[in-house]
Amino acid sequence: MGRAPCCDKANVKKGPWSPEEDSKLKDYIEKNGTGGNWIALPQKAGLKRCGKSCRLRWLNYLRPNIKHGEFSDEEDRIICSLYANIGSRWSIIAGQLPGRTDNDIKNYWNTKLKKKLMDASLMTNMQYYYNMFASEASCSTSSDGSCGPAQNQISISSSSSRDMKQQEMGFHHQNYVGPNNGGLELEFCNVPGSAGCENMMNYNQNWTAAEKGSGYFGQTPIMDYGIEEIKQLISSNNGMFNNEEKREEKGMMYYYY
DNA sequence: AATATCTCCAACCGCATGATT
DNA sequence: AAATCATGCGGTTGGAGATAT
Repeated sequence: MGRAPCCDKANVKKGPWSPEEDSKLKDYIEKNGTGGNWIALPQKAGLKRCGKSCRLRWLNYLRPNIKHGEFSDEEDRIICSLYANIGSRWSIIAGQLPGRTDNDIKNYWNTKLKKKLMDASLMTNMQYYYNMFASEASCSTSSDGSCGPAQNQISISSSSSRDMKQQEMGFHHQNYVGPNNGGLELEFCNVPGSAGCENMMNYNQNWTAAEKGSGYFGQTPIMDYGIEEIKQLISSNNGMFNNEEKREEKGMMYYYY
C-alpha cells in the first residue's frame, strides 16, 4: 500500500505568511534542517501549514542569501540568453543566478523583462513598417510616381492586459524576422535544419533524433544541461550578441532592447 | 477625491517523475 | 507490479499598492 496523506487539507492554513510563522519556520530549519521530509516539518515546527507551502516559503523567501530587488543588466542578459535557448526552465536559469529563485525569475520575466523586450521589438517593428508603409503610400499617391516622405500615421494598439500570454505575444516559436539595429539580441531556433538549430542541438549530444525534430517547434525541448554546458551556452551567446553577420545568415528571430 | 485600471509578486494549483509500500 | 505519496517544477491567480482618469 501507499503512504499516509501528506496533510489534512481542511485544517491547513493558506494565504500569506505572518512574521510569526516565518520566524517559526526559519528557527526550526536553522536548528534542525529540513530533515529531508517537508511533510512532517510543519507539525514539528508548530505550523498549521502544508509541507509544500513550507518548502516554497523557505526556498523563495526565508532561505539565507536570497537576493531581492532589482535585477542587474548582467542578470537580464543571462535570463534572456538562457530563455532563448532552453525556454521556461526557470529552475535551471535560477541555478545560474546565485541568490535568485526560480519563482523570482519567472515573475521578473513575466512582468518586466518580457515587456521590456516586446516594447523594444514593437518600436523596431513600428519603425520598419512605418518606413515600408510610408514609402509605398508615398509612391502610390504621388503623381509622378516618385517616393518621398509620407505623412501617414500608423496606429498600433498594444494590449495592456496583465495576463498577456507568451503565445499571444508571439514571443516564442514564431517565425519572425524583424528589423534590427543593435542592442541585446536573442537567438531563436525556429527553422528546422537551420544553422541556428544545429548549433543549439549540438549543445547536448544526448538528444534523440525525435527530440531534435520536435523541440522548439511547438513545445519546450527536452534537454538536460549540466552546469558546464550552461556556462558554455552563456559564453557562446556572448559571441552571438556581437555578431551582425551571423544574424543575417541564419534567418532567425531576434529581439532587441 | 473617487473610481478604474494596471503592476507586481507571493502563494497556490496541478502535473510529471521518482520513491515507497 | 500496482497503488499511492513526496517532491520539484512551471503555470496561474489573488490581492495590495501604484498610477491614471
